[in-house]
Amino acid sequence: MNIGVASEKSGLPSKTIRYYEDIGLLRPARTENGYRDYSADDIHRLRFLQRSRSLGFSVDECRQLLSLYQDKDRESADVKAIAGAKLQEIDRKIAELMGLRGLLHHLVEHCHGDERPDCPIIDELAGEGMVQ
Amino acid sequence: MNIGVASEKSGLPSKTIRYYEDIGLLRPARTENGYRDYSADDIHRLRFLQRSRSLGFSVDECRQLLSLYQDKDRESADVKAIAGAKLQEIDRKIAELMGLRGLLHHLVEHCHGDERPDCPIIDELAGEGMVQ
DNA sequence: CTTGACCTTCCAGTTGCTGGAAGGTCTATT
DNA sequence: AATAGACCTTCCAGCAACTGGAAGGTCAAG
Repeated sequence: MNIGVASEKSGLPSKTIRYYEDIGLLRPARTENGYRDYSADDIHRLRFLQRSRSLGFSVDECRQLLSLYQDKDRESADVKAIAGAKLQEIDRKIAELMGLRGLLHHLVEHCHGDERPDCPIIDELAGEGMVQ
Repeated sequence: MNIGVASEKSGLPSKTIRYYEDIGLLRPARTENGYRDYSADDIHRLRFLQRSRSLGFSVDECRQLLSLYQDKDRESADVKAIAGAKLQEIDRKIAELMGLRGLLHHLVEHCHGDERPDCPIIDELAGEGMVQ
């Protein structure tokens, strides 16, 4: 499968896919003419990368997540530890997104401008509510 | 409030806070000695930025979100349209995080290595389930 | 009045892409 | 068979969003 198709299927620009190869995130086969040739498994990795990057994980974190996804020996303690940490991080991100969602929703639905500075919901969501 | 305290309260490095000022995301007061002086409202903005950046929004998107948060005239149609689009985006991100969470959880809890290639849940989550 | 922890600006480097040039390959049509 | 257009290749430069470090000013404590 050529890079154009891989791009379409993964939602990542071809440029980005080549870049991910440069930094060692995947290693597609090559056809005789030198074109990259992506397998179904490569597409899975690319989709995985697309998702985790768009959710605010760094490339290095994605590398970790990807290795979890691909690791054949998922029983080892350190792999489980990494996965556990990532799960916590994901839960935190979900909670923060819900907070952000609530804030935005409230702004649109219930606040009409000038009352903002004193709105208790905004204070809670944008303010000290989640300080460590 | 000095930048160090602002950094602690917002969860952003001082460097990043100065950078956000450079690109016009906030404009803290200055004390006589030239030090930046952050108000409680500045801290709110910084926390808001910290959250939305960590959730995968670009700085420009954060600028939009911030302007929604600060807009005194939230009744206007275009502001509502932007907010609506952002809400959809947030919902999509939440759904993707849940998917990622399920995938990771499943990997840790139920898969023990070699069965991976055929695991139906992984196929669903990492695979075609969410194409476009 | 000096030490250490702050703060300032400025400039250079890193990460993660992104665009463009220069050129090869493939498929279809003339 | 040739030529057009849409692919693909590598390489190099630039942008976005920080991040680190130098050089120097400020401030509170001992």
